[in-house]
Amino acid sequence: MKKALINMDSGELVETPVMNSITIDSVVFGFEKGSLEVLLVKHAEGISKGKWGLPGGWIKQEEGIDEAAHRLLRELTGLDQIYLEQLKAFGDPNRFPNGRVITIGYYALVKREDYRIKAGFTASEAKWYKVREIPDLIYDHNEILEYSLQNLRNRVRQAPIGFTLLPEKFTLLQLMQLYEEILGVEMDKPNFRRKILRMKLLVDLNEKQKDVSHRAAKLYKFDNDIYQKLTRKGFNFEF
Amino acid sequence: MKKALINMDSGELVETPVMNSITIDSVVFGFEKGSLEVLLVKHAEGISKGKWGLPGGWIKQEEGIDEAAHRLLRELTGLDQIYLEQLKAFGDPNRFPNGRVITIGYYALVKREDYRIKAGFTASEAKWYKVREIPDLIYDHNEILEYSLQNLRNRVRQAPIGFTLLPEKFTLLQLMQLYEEILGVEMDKPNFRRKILRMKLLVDLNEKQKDVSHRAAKLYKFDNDIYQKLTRKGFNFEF
DNA sequence: AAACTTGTAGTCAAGTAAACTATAAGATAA
DNA sequence: TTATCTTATAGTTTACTTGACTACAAGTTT
Repeated sequence: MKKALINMDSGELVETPVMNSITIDSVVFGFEKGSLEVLLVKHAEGISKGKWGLPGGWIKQEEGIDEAAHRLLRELTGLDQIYLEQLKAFGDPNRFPNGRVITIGYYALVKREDYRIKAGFTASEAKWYKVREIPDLIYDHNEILEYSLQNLRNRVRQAPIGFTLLPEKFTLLQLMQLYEEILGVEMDKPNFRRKILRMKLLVDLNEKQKDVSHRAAKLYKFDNDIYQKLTRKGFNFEF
Repeated sequence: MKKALINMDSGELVETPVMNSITIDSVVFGFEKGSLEVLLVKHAEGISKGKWGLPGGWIKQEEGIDEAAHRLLRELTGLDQIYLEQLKAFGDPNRFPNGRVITIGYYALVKREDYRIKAGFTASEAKWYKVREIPDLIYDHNEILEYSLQNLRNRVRQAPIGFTLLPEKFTLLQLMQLYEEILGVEMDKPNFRRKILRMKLLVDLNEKQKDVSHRAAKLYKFDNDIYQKLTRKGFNFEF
C-alpha cells in the first residue's frame, strides 16, 4: 500500500508527497431534443454499489486540477477536449462516509453529437438523465448538481456558453429552446431572433435544414472570433 | 508529531483522517477614500520570511471549508462575521515549494470602519494595499488576487455586493465612486442616481452628511429585504 | 457677496424591448 | 391540386430605458 505521511504542524510532507484526500466530480451537461441532461455513472464497488453519481475520481500528485478533471472525464466517458470549468470546492466534513474528503466540482458542456462517437461506455454504466428526473445520488452529489445548475443558469446569461451544447450547425429555434430550457422561461420567436442577430455573434451559413417535415430553417454557426471581442468589452444575454 | 496515513488505492484514511494538504487563502477587499484596497499580511517564518501574502492557513480536519475560511480570517485579522465567498481552488502542482498543496481561494468584502475597531494586528504584520500598488507576493498569491479582482468586477455587475464595502450610511456619490473604482469607468452623476433609485434598493434615511466642506448629501442605506426579492427574479447592475 | 464645490432635478433624442400581427415557405392530406 | 398545417421570418406599435447634457439648488470658502 502506498502511503503519505504529513507533519500536521508545519504542513510539510514528511514522506512521499501525496494528494489523496481530494477528489474531482464533474457535472456533464448535454442537450438533446429540447431537454437539458446530465451524465451520470453507476458505481460498481463499495458501499455505494449500484447507486448513481457524478463522474469523478482522485487527483494525482503531479497533475494540476484542471488537468485532472480532463483526465478523469476522458477515462470515465471517453470525452476529450471539452468545455470544462471549475465550479467550487465542496468540503463538508461529513460529506464522505470514511473520513474527510474534499471534492472540487467541475461542470462540462458537451455536444451530444460528439459524445455518441467517442463514448467508451455501455448503457448500464453511464447514462444521460434529464435534469428534472435526477435520482438520489451518492454522497453530496445532488447538492453539487443543484449548485452547478444554478451556476449554469447564471453563466448562460453572461456568456454565450450555451452554444457549446448545440451541434456545429443549428437553427435559431433550437438556440431559443435551449435558453428556454435552461432558464425555465418562455420566449417570443421574432424578438429572440432580432435580439440575437443584432449581436452579430452568429454566422449565417446560407444552408437549410434537411429532412424536416415543415419549412426548413436557416442554419447558423457560432463565431468564436466575434465572441472573443464581445467578451473583452463585457456584454450580457438578457432575454 | 501528529500524522496522517492514507491508502492511495482506495483513498481510505487508514489512521487518523486528516486534511492537511489543503490551505485557504483569502483576498480581503476594503474601500477607503475612493480607493479599492486589499489586506496583506507579512510572513514571519520560513523561506517566505518578510514577504507579503494573502491571509490564509490550513483547514482543520473537522471543519467545513467556509467555516475554516472564517476562522482563519478571525485568527489573522480579528475580522468576524464578514461577507466571504469561495472563489475557486488553485492547484498547480508547483505552486508551493515543498510538496503539493492545493489552496482554496476566498474573497471577502469588509467595511473599513468595522475593521478599525476589531483589528488585532499592528501595521508591521498586516497592511492595506491599493489594488494598483500590490507588491510581489509569495507563491501564486498574485495570481489568486488577480483572479479575485476579475471576479469582483463581474460579480459587482450581477449583484449588489458592492454595498458590503461601504459604511452603513453612504451617499449616492460614494456608491458611484465605488463602482467607478472597481469597474474602472467614469459615470454620469444624474444618470447613476436615477438608475439606482429606480431599483428601489436604497432606503432614504432622511439624514445628511456632517462635517463636509460643501453642500451635504443625503444618506442612504441598503435594503436587504428588497435585495432578496430582486435576486430571486434575477437582475443586473449595468452602469 | 462672489466664487466655488457638490448635490439634485429635468429635458430630449436615440435606442431597445415586449407584445402582437402578418405573411412566407415549405410539407402533408383531402 | 387545392386546402390545411406547421414552422420560419418580417414588420409595427407602444412603452420604457439610456446617455448626454443643461440648469439650478444648497451649502463653504474667500
